[in-house]
Amino acid sequence: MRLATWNVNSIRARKERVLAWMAAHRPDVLCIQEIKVTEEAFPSADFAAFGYRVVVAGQRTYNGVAILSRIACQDVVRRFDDGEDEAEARFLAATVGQVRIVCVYVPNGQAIGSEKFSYKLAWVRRLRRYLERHHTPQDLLALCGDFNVAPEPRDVHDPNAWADTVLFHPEARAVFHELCAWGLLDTVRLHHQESGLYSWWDYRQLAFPKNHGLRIDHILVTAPLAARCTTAEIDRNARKGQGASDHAPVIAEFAL
DNA sequence: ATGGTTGCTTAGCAA
Repeated sequence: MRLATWNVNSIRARKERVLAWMAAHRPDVLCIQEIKVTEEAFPSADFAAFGYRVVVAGQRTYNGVAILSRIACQDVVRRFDDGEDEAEARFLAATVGQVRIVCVYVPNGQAIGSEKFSYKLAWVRRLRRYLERHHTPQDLLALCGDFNVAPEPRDVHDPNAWADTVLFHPEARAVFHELCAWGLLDTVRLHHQESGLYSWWDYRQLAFPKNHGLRIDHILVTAPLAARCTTAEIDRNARKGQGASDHAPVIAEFAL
């Protein structure tokens, strides 16, 4: 099984690029984030014509996530159902074959000390509690998406400069590591140990050509799935050229 | 210290 995740930064702006990328890489499952459309406005027919089913947790203007899969998804869930606010479409879970796929767009947090940063930290804690309620670390489960957190210094081009920002603040890293401590492994780090592997580069200041990036998009898997993970890569080629998303896709393969 | 870019929506917000 080939599984990918990609923050596409608007599916309407990126549709042709996403379709071309899928044609080249043929993922069995592609989780996408920041689709910025409602379910009704998602261009599902274009992906159906391409051989993919689409399930959407949509929202107008902001946020929104979807799972595209070659075989039909089952048991689709769009909410934490934990009694807290669910106004923002950031969570989608579905079963594809033997694997439970969870697609997330973690809040960015905007600025340290802001309400949005508190919301981000709380949201990641809610995600961990969702996993605790519905799954065990023995499940075949993949948690994919834009986590808006670079886990370690080697995941940031200039860790000192980014330490006071929402993407690499100690508190953001701490909730991310608490999430992983439930029983998740970082697929890219199963296969690659070097620094300089990034999945996001700011549109500004020539960040991409200078490789001033951060690794904030992840495919996290439970131990039984990690044992079957044969490769995991970031496709930085997808970030190149005019009309690219500011994120690159992450792709992992599993012997399933 | 500020601004730099992109997308959505239509001047300003979010990232």
